Amino acid sequence: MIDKKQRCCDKPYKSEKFLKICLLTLLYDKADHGYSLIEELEEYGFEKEELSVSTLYRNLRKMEKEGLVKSSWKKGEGGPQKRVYTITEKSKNDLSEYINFIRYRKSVMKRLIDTYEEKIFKREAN
Amino acid sequence: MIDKKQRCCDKPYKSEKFLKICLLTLLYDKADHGYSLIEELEEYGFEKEELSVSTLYRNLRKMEKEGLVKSSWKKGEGGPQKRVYTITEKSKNDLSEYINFIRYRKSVMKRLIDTYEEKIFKREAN
DNA sequence: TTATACTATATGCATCATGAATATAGTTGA
DNA sequence: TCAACTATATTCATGATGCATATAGTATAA
Repeated sequence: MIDKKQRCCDKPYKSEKFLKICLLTLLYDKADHGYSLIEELEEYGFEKEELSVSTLYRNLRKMEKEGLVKSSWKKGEGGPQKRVYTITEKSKNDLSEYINFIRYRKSVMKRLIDTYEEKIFKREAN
Repeated sequence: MIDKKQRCCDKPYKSEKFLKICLLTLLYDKADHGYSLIEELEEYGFEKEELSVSTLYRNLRKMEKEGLVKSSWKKGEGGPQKRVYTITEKSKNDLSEYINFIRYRKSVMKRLIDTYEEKIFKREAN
């Protein structure tokens, strides 16, 4: 049984939690900065309309406060400075549990889809 | 391509949207009242710690305002009155699109899990 | 009969997260 | 010099949440 109270964000249904796990996965094998992460997040459904830049930057700062990531400034190559984030050893170890939580959430979605399809099937049988 | 701006709740990442789709699916083939829905929601990960009663009741009232469901009072059988909710024809028709949205969200979660597993594999290969 | 527990719904309040807008600032090209 | 792009952060209003509380009917045990 998966412990749904696993840390990262207390409330598993908050969009915030999914965003954090996406960010930790992206940062798992490389350091990166906010503006670049915005583009990479699109692959996980965070298009411009779904995620505002302010929310992303705020969540990154919060994740650092919580000890999930660390940051340092990097001189801009033809542009302003970048705050580059690195995953901490702790999150790197905890990430497998966070991913288990995503597996659980995915299975719940499957259950909902299956229930819907059964109901449609029964309706059409009449 | 699935229209992610499909109605029910504007912000697809809000937990609220998933709750609403669960409720519409539960109400698809039967009328039901709030207190009973609380138990049925547990199957979709909404345990007591994940969903407060106030949030559920408030969301149901809001869904009625939005025309997703209708309600009527039913005399209590050994207890107080129950507000019984019924799905509207409109939501019944729209539900297949809402479920498509859940399919999309599920596929995004699969993508995240796959990415994580690839990264773990590469790490272990070194 | 009084108190407690359970069912059932609703609301006030403080808190928290969000988006939009704005501020700041460095660089590049017209 | 002005606009456009990169990059981060903050203010402000709004909106959703949980907790606590209110209300109310029924059942049951002390």
